[in-house]
Amino acid sequence: MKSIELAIRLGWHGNPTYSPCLTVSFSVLATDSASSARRGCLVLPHGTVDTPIFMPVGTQGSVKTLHPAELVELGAQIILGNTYHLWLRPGHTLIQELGGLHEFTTWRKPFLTDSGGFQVWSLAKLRKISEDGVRFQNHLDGSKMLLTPELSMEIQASLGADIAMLFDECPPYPCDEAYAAKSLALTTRWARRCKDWITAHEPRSGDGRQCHFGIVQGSVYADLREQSARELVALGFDGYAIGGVSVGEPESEMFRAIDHAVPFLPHDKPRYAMGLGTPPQILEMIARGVDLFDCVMPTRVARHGVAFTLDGPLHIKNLIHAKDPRPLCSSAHPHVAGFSRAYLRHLFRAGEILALRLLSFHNLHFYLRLVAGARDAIVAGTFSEYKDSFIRRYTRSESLLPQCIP
RNA sequence: UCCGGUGUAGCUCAGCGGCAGAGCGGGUGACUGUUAAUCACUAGGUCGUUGGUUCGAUCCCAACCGCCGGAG
Repeated sequence: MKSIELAIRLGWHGNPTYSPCLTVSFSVLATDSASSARRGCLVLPHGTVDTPIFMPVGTQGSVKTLHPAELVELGAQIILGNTYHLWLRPGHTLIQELGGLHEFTTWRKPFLTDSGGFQVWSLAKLRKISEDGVRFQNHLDGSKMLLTPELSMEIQASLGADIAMLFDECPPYPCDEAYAAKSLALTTRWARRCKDWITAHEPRSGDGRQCHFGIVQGSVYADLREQSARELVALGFDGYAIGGVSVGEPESEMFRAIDHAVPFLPHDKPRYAMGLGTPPQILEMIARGVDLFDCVMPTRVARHGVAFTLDGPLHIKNLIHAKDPRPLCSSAHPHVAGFSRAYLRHLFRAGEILALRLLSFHNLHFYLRLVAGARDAIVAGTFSEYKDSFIRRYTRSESLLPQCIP
């Protein structure tokens, strides 16, 4: 128990400055007896991450509307950046010249960079997939560019992210089994090329090195998910992600995709569900043994006027809040708790930037408290109760006063 | 007072002798490895008033009322 406490303390305080002495590692500190949930500790070059954790999305090197110091205050331990977007603008070599992503952005805790694989899906109208890689029409100026597994690895290495994702193809939904199999085969060949690049360009092992996570694909097909997981594990990576989820499939399919991959992933490596999810989904995924999450939902819906509460999402722009003097929630972060719902609604209707900032701050606070609560519950042996009571209240349609996580 | 212009959705304005329109604003919803302070849906009308012409008038005509400009 002492080592758990020590690790938790380490994790909570993180590691504010770069320390190349940290040895990259992942430890499972506690497991839940009633589910596959685990409480872990991921040590990365720029700090320690307590898992399960939610990673705010900062595509362009910025978590939209928020200052890095605010992210620290919220308890964020690791954030995302995106290879495709940073490659196009301002360019990875420029970022490298200016000291890497951490120096460039002043976010000095861990960074995870997505490989650009997701843009193969999300920018489908602007791209063409081949064996070599993906030809994109640059959405900024229309010029044609080729992103390959090797280039993605190279870009992520020069950005200096703590965790680099492998370059994959994220198949669309729906997707027939033949295409899913063909897509998976390509993703696996790309994974081998990424591994070759890593072996050739990263002679260092151990301290301060960049981590690499493979990405399980296979759409909704159980055998393909299993195959994908086994092939990636055979290649050997620092962690494993489950990709190709939340691309339009029903939620039940999404959970099945996770269930069909997790059993084939090593217990002693971190697992990452890419692009997920809603608050209840996060807890369901933790119960299934997932350690890392990222999602644009808290920040995007915040900018669109939705605040997360224990009683479900609250649309702050709605007329019902026009004269409501109450705060968003009884235990919101002090930066937000002082504002009435009426004022927040006013800010949105007036188009004030503060509105977007306050709700982004609040929603990330909600997500980070949600996973912090899960971590504590796993250690305390009360995770199932924590999950069930949260979901019961969150999804109850006739809710009374929205409250934050106590 | 005279002359001219103009009255259409909450606002700014299209329109046309034959089913009343847009943008914004209002209301509601969506958003899941961010091309997204975005997108979708929806509710609002005695077309200033009263007459006339016409099979039919928001539209053409007249008077009146309001507003804007010019002259005096």
